[in-house]
Amino acid sequence: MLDSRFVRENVEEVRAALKKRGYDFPLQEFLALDEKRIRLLRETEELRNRRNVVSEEIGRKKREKTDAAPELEEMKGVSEKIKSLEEGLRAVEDETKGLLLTIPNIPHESVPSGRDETENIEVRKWGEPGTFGFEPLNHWDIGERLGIIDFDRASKIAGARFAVMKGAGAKLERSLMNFMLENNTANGYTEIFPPILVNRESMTGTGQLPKFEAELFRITDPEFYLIPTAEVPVTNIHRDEILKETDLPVYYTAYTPCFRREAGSYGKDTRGLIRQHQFNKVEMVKFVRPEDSFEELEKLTANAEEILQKLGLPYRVVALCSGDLGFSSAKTYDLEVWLPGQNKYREISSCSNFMDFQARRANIRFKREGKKGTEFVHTLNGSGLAIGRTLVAVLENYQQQDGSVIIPEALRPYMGSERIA
RNA sequence: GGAGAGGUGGCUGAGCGGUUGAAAGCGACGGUCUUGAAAAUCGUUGUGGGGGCAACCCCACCGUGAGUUCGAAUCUCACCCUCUCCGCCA
Repeated sequence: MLDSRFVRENVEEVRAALKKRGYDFPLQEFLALDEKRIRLLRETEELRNRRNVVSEEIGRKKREKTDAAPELEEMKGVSEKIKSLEEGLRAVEDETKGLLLTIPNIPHESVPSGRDETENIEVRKWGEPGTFGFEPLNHWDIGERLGIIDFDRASKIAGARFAVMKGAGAKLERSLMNFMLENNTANGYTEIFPPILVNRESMTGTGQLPKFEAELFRITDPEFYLIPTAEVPVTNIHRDEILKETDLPVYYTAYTPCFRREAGSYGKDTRGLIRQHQFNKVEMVKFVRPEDSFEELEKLTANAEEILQKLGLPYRVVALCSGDLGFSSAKTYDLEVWLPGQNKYREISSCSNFMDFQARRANIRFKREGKKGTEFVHTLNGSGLAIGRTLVAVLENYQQQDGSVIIPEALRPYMGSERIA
């Protein structure tokens, strides 16, 4: 959420910045609401002040046994008047907040301008796509051939966009999860295992709601949302809290299943593990001081890259352009891993700095040593990494001509074997 | 699911419907004392919003929302959450 005062005082800059995203800021609507809000607020406060003053006067007269009839007469109906003013005020405030909640974050100045993903900028590349003496297979062919991924049974059990992992496939999934968590905790992240059903407030705090309801699984009675990423519960750990400056930075890492409707992606990645309704992911989340957040984004991205490097998977880092930026993000790097089966780089991690956008929504603040008042923290998060897609990358990059798959060095202690055959 | 208890400031914990934004204690910060520290002692110590060049003034907030009242932390109702016991259960 943007700061309404900041928006009010910098309308043109805000509009220009959001235009870079292709977002048309409803300037007139906002300013009209804001003006109305201030007017109602002053009127309400004035009347409340009158009520307080006179009520106190009545109290004193009653104690002194003097006649308070004139004051009581004056106060007749004042409460009603205040009530209706308050109602109007709240309606305007709700409307303003509702509007602000649907406005995306302002892209950071370092974000390249662009319309869509075709205008993202490659920042760096690591590793060389391997050469095969044969036509490399898709991971679903590898997986089915090895009997470690079963899509047919999954569709019987649940439906499309689900998978059953079996034997070495299931173990590989678990090995990746453990490997990633241990790598992240070694980098100073505290391990978290959060709820994966959350309430509306949490979804609003990180920005999924109110705008992206259609992308979420929801259960009713009682109402809960299934998390689309661990970012949601983990960031909301500190919702409505004031942290001490000395607590910062806070680093968390969490493994969770993630659930996404994938509405509107019919026909995209229909085969294989790339796009599932349920997938596993290890996430990293940071709470930092505002002046540190961009340096922290670089470190966060490096932490995610480290995992790919240790697995020996070729990848590239892409800076998302303004038009491709997620709703809540001020700046995002995507990590794209090389997939020989598809002969292209595919997203495997997304590392973002949200600055104070989520912190304002979720009311996560901190207090500086010896300074009055509070400030919003900056929040960041990044996948470290999407486990299913990493498994895909391992299968495709380490496949052998004989159909077997070599286990990367770093995973062998977890797998207890060198090869899936 | 059944029965009961409770939700007040960073924490503990008071609070006859009328200077209670809220006693007291702890903690924290500052001063005095001390070679230094401790102890002692004095003082300060919530958040958000509106106004003012400023000193400062005003409004709101005692789980949430309604209600009663000139006036609610205090009374009424609903809801939420936490805890205890019973039942059920991975």
